[in-house]
Amino acid sequence: MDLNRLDRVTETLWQIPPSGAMRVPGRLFANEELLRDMDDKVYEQVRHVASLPGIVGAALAMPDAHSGYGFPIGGVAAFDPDAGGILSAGGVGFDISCGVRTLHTGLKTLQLAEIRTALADRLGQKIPAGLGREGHLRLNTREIDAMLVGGARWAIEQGYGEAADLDRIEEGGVMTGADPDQVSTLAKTRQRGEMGTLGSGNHYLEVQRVAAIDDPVIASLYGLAEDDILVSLHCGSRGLGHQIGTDYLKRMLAEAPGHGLRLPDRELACAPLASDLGRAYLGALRAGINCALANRQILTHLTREVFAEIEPAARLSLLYDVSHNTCKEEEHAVEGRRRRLFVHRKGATRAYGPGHPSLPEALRPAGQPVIIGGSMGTSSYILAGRGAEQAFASACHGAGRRMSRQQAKRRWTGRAVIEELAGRSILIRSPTLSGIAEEAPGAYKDVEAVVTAAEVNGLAKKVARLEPLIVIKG
DNA sequence: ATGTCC
Repeated sequence: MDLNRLDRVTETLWQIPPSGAMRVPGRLFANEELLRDMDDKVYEQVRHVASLPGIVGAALAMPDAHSGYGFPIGGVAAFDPDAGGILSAGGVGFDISCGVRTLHTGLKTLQLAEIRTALADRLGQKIPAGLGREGHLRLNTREIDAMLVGGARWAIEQGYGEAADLDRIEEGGVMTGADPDQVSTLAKTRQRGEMGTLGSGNHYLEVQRVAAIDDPVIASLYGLAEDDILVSLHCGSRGLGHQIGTDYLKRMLAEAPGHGLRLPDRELACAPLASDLGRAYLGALRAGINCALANRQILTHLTREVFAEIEPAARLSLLYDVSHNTCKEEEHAVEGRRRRLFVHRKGATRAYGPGHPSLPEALRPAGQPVIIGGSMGTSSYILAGRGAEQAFASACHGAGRRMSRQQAKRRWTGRAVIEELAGRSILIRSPTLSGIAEEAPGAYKDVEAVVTAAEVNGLAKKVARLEPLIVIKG
């Protein structure tokens, strides 16, 4: 990105002053090196988002931002329903409510040594992964609708997990306001066999060790200590979320002229919050959120079964489950006034600060766990949210791509990546090799630089750094 | 991200 077009506010905060159709400024949270390396398209996309009706404050890009469909991935934008604000399918992303759940195992690094290969093999067998891969259960129409309303609570009622899990899931495991009637039959049909599956792309299940503690006080509140073994699951709403995105993008594009919307880019198709289409998408989006929550819950159950088989001493309990592809109705202070806003976070994580009433009691003094998945073979981070209003209580979500999937495939082979990781004692289990090349660590930004930029800007605080030991990939 | 184009 050409830095000459930006105003430098601080070392790690840059501004795009409003011009043309922009209603608010654009703000990028990143250091100079991350910004120089960032796709020029991010600049254009932030400007486009800043021109949408009802946007409040600024259009934001997190330090891991890269170009996406319409909105950048790593983008945050808040809209006021009472000021003509909109909902955008491209502002949420196709993988509705994609997110990460991290579990404690109760095990330490030394206990893992002799079971590591068996654990990798068994997880690889039991966790369905890969494009179009179906899972262990098949739902009928009525069960799909119950799942879309009940989220993780539905999954627990079906026997996948424990009631205590709900406390550690965003929204208590159930997103209210879901409307299965606004989800197409095709979307539901695609999902019938895909519950409890990982999917492909950057989705994964990792067994990790806590390699370093950055904040001992918060780590202790989170129940984290050095050499603890954790499991992290990164996945979303599979075919259902993708189909909802496709369906509503088409409708939003068709109906935009009727709503008087002039779009700077057709990929920014959207609908006013105060419209039938806006309300329909909101109901479908919330159903998609429940699908992702139920999916991660079922995968948690499968993971528990594998650990129980191989190491009966293990006890898998949730640290937290948080999405990074979503739009949520939240209250935020804007220039000293509380306003009800719809915050789009696409490749960005909610990062509520200490004391936020929606956090479980045990975590409330520390702030919300913000789970940052690194690329395959590099570190992940647990951060603590700071509730920074300049970012509508948001932070980054991962390392963020620095290279397209096509570029990555030209540069690496899956086999070479697996061998390189094996050299560092990281075990990979995946049904495909081509997917591995696309996810080569070199195709991603430096996750350490990303989380540092988030921390310096006061969005979230580093708590623990995690290193992968076993990776199950789609 | 995605039965990578109904």
